[in-house]
Amino acid sequence: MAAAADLLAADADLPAAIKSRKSPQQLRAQGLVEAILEAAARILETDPAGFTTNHVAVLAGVSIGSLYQYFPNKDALVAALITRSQAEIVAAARAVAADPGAASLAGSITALIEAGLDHQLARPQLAVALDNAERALPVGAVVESARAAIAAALAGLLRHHGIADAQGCAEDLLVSARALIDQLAEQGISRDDMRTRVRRAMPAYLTGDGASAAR
Amino acid sequence: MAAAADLLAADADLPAAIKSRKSPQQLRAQGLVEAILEAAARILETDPAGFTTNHVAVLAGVSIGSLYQYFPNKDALVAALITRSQAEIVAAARAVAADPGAASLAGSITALIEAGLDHQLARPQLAVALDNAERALPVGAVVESARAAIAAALAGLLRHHGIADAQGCAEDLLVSARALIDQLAEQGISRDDMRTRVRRAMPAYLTGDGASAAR
Amino acid sequence: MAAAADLLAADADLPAAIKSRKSPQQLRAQGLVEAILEAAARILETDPAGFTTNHVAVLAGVSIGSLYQYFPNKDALVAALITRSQAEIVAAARAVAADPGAASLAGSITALIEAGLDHQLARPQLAVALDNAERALPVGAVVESARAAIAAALAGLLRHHGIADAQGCAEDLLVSARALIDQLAEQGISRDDMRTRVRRAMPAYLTGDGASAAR
Amino acid sequence: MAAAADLLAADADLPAAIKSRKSPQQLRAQGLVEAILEAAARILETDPAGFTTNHVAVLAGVSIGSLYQYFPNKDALVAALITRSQAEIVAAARAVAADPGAASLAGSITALIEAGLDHQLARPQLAVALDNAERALPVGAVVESARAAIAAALAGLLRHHGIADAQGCAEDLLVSARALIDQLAEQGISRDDMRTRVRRAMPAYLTGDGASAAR
DNA sequence: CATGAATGAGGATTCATTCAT
DNA sequence: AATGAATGAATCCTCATTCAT
Repeated sequence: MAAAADLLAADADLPAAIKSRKSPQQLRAQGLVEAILEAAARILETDPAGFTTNHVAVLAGVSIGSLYQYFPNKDALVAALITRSQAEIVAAARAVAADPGAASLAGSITALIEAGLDHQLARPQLAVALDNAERALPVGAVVESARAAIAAALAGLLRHHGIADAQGCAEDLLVSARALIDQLAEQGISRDDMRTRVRRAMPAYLTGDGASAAR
Repeated sequence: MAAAADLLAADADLPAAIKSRKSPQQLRAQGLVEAILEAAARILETDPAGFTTNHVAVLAGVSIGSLYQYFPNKDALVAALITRSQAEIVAAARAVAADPGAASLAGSITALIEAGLDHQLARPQLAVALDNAERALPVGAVVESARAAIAAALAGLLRHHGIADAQGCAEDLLVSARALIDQLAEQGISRDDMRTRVRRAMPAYLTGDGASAAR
Repeated sequence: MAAAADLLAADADLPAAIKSRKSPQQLRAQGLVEAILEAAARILETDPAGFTTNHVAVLAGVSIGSLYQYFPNKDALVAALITRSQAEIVAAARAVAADPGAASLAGSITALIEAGLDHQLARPQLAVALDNAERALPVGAVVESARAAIAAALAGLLRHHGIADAQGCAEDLLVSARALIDQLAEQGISRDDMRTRVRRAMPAYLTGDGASAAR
Repeated sequence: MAAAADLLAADADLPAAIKSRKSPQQLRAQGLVEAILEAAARILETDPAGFTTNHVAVLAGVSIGSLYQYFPNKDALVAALITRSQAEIVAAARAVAADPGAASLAGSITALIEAGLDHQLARPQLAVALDNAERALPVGAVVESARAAIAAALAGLLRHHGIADAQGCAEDLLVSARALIDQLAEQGISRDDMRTRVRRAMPAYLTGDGASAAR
């Protein structure tokens, strides 16, 4: 539901060198940017070695010149993709945390895990590719701000359920969950297995498995 | 203790296209190969973008021609590094599993985790870089055979301690532990934190935390 | 009179690996291709050892990138030159065969020989160089189709003059004439000597020397 | 019957830059040179693109260092091959010319043509390759002296049979015959066809076809 | 003399980026 | 704004040749 312009808002955190050139204001240009990013994503997940600016432009049905009108260089393309991806995750996390219908903490945690799996498995190859790229690009600020946003959402949840040190605990959980999801996804594990392992890795008092663990 | 030649033994599993050209037989040549690999490693961890065959050769104090005498192409260089890294991990795992002095399972598991941490933290940037490279290179056989070797060692351990389905359980543990170590290391977590989290992610009956978990 | 685009038509017979990349559609690009081919030709005839893509580009006053925009690789350059050369010969042969003013067969044959000499002597060194290249490149189809076209033209001529087995005879003549012209040119024989020898190799009833031969 | 040393005698005509380094005096060394040349020939005819000094050395079962002991550079290798080939042709021509059993001129001419065909067809691919190389190497003196030797032998024959201007006529014949043989061979013409065509290119009074021609 | 490891200049090709139209 | 032809620095890799052993 979020438009391209919105998703690119976090873009503000990027260093000038790879920040997208201008928020495309005309509708047509928005579609253009969208097309370029989608082409880039598609190539990244199908043929990373063929990820060239020209190739992206062709697949996007756009001239290479136009591509450079909106992205100052190749890295900016990937940075935008990362930004977009992070924005999606944040949005999903916030949606779960804000859900008033979730009575139990375990239920909310489960929903968060599902959201994480959803995102990772929606375009697994792309997720991996962007993950790699994150290390080579100066996108630390974007990634960090996304992480912080999710941690905040999660902390709010924990606090609401009376967990002590909600903030620290939230950060803690995030790391572990993310690690497992990323890695397991790369190994082609089934979604069910992934869910099982991720839940097992969470402290018992969170997932509501306490009972069975104590049995 | 293992000489270069030994570490490169797993090389046999590589596709011909990226297999190293000849096991250097003379001492001098061994030093040469060693120097090349070390230079490659160094560049990979300090300036991945500058990872050029010419650059590697210069840093190794070797002519570009010599480099190509031992490695048929750039990828073979990375593949050799991966092979070497995997061999080291396998060696470490076997050493732990073979240690007769380890009375308790928890102790052995702990030792294994420490070995994993040791390896990952010895050259964290390199570990990450090689991890990325693994996805792009046809080194599946090498990685798989290393994984199998470690799983076998671990399974032996579990069986020895009367755990049912030792093999399946071993494979299971490996995935989780590896995922966490890889990911956490990338995030600059402290070693102590890493250890804590990894242990927490293991089933209670393995780490000896069963009692506290059930408390 | 034939434009570059026309001469390159036979290009269609080339294997994809060495087919020129795109028929330049804009006038400017046509000049570019023309310049590249001419530079290639010039180098081939003056300093075959210096026949380098970079060298060609420089001599053509074109960037190396532009060269590769139109030719996928070095061989394609030579293949294009061969194609062009063959097209010229075919055109010349057809022109002679179609000439309504040629009353006698002997006259037409003479004209064909002259055309052959013209072509070979126009740029003798280039002709030789291309001849060599033909053997190393997969241009068989192009060369063969050119040969067939010339043979057909010649056969039409013979048939028109009531010669039996015109087709077979045409193919026959072509072989010897071509052999002599190619080889003699390489040996720096004078044009007059070449003409004499080529004519001598033709059956008397064709060249109109019947009388003298029978004398 | 001619030993390697003899065949290489004409080598004296070569420019210093590509003259073979020393007439190998020891028997062992002679075999070495022989092996190298044969290896070079073999590669030239089977895989011209793979004609590298290292490849030649390997195929010859000789170290690259040894190769350079006898040949100052790559070109010298080819030059030696050309020299050898020319020497063989000269020897064959002389043998025919000196044959006391040949009563008729036509018979001798026929024998010479056969000798030419023999040589060209013995190793056709090699002949072509050397032919190409001749143009790029400073072997003019060698080739010329071989040509002169053959012409002299042929002139002697003609003179002996009372032909006027034997020398001029000999040179004349040689040009055409060689041209046809070289070129036709390249085109995969059958030996019989080649013979027919070559004979047709000779003046009738030489080949003894006079009668039929005048018929 | 023989060896073959080592050298490094040179060459083909790619691809991010610019800019005239 | 859009186009895409043009650019050329940068990269991988080969191979003729040398020289220490």
